[in-house]
Amino acid sequence: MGPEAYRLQFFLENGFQRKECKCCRRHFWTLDPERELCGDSPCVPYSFIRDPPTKRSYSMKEMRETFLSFFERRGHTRVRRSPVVARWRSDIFLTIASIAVFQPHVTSGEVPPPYNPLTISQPCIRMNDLDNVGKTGGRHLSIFEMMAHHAFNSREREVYWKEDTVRYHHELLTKDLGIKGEEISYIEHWWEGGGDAGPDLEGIVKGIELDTLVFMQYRKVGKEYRELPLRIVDTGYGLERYTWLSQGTPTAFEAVYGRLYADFVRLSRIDMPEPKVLAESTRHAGMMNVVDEGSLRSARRHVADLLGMDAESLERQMEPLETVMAILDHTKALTFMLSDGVVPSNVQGGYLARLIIRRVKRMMDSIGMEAPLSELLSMQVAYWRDQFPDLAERTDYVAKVSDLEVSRYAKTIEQGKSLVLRIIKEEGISKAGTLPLDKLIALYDSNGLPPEIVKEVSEAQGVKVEIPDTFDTIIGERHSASSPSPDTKTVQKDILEGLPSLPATDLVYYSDPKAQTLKAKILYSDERRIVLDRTIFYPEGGGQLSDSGRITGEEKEADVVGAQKSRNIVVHLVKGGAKFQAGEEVECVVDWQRRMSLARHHSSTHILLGAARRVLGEHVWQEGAQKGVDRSRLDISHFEKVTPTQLKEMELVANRVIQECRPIKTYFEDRNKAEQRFGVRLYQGGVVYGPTIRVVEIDGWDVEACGGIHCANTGEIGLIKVMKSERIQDGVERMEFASGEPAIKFVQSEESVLQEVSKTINSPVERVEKAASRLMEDLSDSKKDLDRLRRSLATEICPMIIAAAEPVGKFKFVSKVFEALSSGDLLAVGSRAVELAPWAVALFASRADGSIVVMIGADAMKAGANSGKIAEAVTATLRGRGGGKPDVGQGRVPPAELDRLGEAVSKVKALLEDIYRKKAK
RNA sequence: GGGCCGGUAGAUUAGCGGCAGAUCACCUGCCUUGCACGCAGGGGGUCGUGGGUUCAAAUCCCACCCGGUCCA
Repeated sequence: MGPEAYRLQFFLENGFQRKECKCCRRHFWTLDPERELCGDSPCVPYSFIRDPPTKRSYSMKEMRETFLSFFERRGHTRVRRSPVVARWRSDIFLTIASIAVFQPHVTSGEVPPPYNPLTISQPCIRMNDLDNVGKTGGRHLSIFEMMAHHAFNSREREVYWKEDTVRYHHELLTKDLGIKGEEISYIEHWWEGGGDAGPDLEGIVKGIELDTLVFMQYRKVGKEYRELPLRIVDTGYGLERYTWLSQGTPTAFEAVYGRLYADFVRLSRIDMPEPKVLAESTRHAGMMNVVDEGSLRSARRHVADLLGMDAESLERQMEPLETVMAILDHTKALTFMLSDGVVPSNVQGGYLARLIIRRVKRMMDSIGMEAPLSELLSMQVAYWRDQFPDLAERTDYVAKVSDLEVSRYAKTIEQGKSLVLRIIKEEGISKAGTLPLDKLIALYDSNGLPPEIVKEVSEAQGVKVEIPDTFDTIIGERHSASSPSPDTKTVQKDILEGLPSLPATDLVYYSDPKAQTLKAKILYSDERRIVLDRTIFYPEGGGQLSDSGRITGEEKEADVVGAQKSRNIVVHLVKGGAKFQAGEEVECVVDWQRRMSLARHHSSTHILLGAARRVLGEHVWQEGAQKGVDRSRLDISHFEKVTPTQLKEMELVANRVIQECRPIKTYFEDRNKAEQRFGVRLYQGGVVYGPTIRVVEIDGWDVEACGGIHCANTGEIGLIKVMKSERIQDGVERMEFASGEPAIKFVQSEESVLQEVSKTINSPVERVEKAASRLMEDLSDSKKDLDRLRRSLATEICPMIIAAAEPVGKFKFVSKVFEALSSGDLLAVGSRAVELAPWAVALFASRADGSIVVMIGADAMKAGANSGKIAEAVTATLRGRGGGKPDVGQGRVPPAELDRLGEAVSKVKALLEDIYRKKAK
């Protein structure tokens, strides 16, 4: 893209000049004719420390309010923040930017934005720079607030674009914040992210990049840029950086965390670095652009030189404080994540929470910070609660879950440590030996044991461990190499493709939910799709399957197998139907039994979710749901395995709600009003767009924003039966249930299973449980009896058998065919026999099943006899198969062949004699 | 979503085609007036579940269930 993309009237009219930075060669716009450098670090150092350019100092709260009200005064509607956990996205787990709140549905144009233009201050979490947090004085944070104003421009409506965006920005900084225009640089930049792209300007003041003004305009397809249907003003103003700038504190942490910073330092009991050391270090920390081992080391060396000290003692002074800052940051991120209802888990978003918890715990250990993690989190809540009141609502949950996670981590580490000891013993690694790298990797990858801990444990045993610098890379490669991650994301074709422009469908299933038939007019029809002017067919959505039924015209008719909605138009998918004429009057009939069953299941889902919240706690969120005709499932978040007792309780409570016949109200409501009354709890099924939302309210029990079809009264459901529950992930429980008739059918089938069992074990249903456990006990007793009998049998008959032994060289050869023993019996007899006679070579067979067992005594084995070989020979002779080890051989032959055992016996004797002959040589 | 590891006595686990073992805990007895004491004996196992391969499966293969863990 050429420079014209950035040549704004605003710049030209206000005396800005376009320059090229002498240091980084980037182009930028400035009011200062003398300026030669872009003004960003590292081209220039931070110059706002102790010298803030704003007219006064702002707290986080004041800065946020200044920003939001500035844009409100300019026609933007203030939108409340979304959770930091992006439940509505399938491609990311965390809200990484303000625009993420509106992706993908709004940005793709599929759904209109709630307000246009709008302004928001959105807490965001990014995990990609975790290692840098604390080391760059606050430029890197895992959690930060992105203040933004967004405008969505379409062909139909132009809101505003580059000119107004930059003008607003400049006005905010100069008029409201009092920054001199000459201090502000606008660097030209090209932005690309998530497949979208466009030009952007970076706002820079006194060495720090404060914000990015992106003009999202293209979609990158291969190497080509295509125009997006919407041109989006996507701005991002860093609240923490603005606040820091206005306070001019040494690091952002003082500005952002205020007294909490001091509290954390006190709790950690670390020694603060000398003031001079601290000042120099933070000044240079800001200059570091990318932090890796090398640049950190060289920055440290540089500062150490300036102070006339060595790098190591500088490191010793600075590192504890940097760790405290990282802990401050990470615990804030955790507080937000957990309050938003994340359940720490081994997959997906929950894993990120677990990752941070373990990281924080390790950092706390490294500086000897002994306070429980949950205490740090409640300090964070106390500090932020006046700005984020919802944080305070979940304090119990946050404390409980973080304690639980910490103890889980401790357990993992404990188990890992003993595993290390076992490996050292097993591998026979002697003192001064080295633990192999593959073991180190396996311990981390499979057992979650950090290499530092392996090292600690091993070296206590005198075994060396070398941790390669590239350890993380090795782990990364192991994972990327093993799976090229097949892109299973099926690009769903738009159901409207190839259709002419049509008016929005009148949704009669909402206005008259009891309508089973409807007269409507055909607007469009082809072999598989029909669009009507109005419809009673509910389209698939919100986890509810679509209706089916039939559309009948004067002469033709078509089976409706499904319906889908896109951009306010319902498309009916039909089968076996001819094309209708546009304008033709048709009659619609909905399969009412199916519809009612779907409605029952959908309402049941809401009831069950309400029950889960009451039984398990307020942290329970819907993680997913699928409503079917015969059965449905509901996934809920919970930090422990749901017990059968809890499940029964939920079922009971849910059915009580049914018996109470509570009314289920559905209505459209202004989004803000609804949120005020019911809170974000509304969005269990994901984010719903638009200024008006449809509310489904089960009187006094559950309220959700939901587009589905529901019963009018809980009594219509009849019965909810939970059929099964499983933990589909750590932290997510899936409940499968049925409502109405399918529920009865399920109970009936369970009942008949029970009846069958009762018949089989010959015990009345009431006593089946006792009878079954009695049966198991009897079985166990019988086994013991059998074993005793075997041993006694063996003891009784063995002396006789031995007595009948036939000497072959030094060996005492015995063979015997039993009538009705099992191979297990033969083994018992055999083992007793060889105990008695160390020179015995015993060959036993059973006529019952043709089992052959060969066993030999200890001396016989020393002499070179081999049971396995003998068993092979015997079974081969008798047309069976077998083999074994030197001490025991087994096999099986057709029982009739045992009549020829004599042949086998002579072969065995020959074998034994052979051994002697060889030995003699 | 993908990868890896594991499931054997109450606990920790060995065995990895051929008689299911060890340690701790438990019970009984002896020794010893009790602070991980010693000795002798004993009880305790659907080897996660279900299929398959095999003369033979705790062991190999497949599916499922349960737990742990890493990556996105």
